Amino acid sequence: MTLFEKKVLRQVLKIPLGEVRTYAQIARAIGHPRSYRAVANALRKNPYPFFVPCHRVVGCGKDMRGYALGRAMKRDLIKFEKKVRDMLK
DNA sequence: CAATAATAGTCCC
DNA sequence: GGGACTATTATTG
Repeated sequence: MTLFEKKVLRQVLKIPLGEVRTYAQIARAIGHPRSYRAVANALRKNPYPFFVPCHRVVGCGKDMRGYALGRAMKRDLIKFEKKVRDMLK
């Protein structure tokens, strides 16, 4: 677990419920504007996919590129969180 | 729209 | 250390 990965995980944890962020945004937020690939690499080897909500991280244009537990699962999770957010609104 | 180059970090040898 | 890998992105035809 490198410092870079830690920064990525922390940043991902700060994403509000139902919100999504792009890999580029994450990379920029941790001070590595051109490391979106490394971000993806870190999330890929994510030890705890449910506690570090990598399903809130999407590609550009809010497209889902990949997910350790399957894109279908990711899509459902995002949908679910959006629903929860609307419910709490 | 499809193919490709660029780029930054980590992993495996 | 060098080369390959990646859940990307931007560019070119």
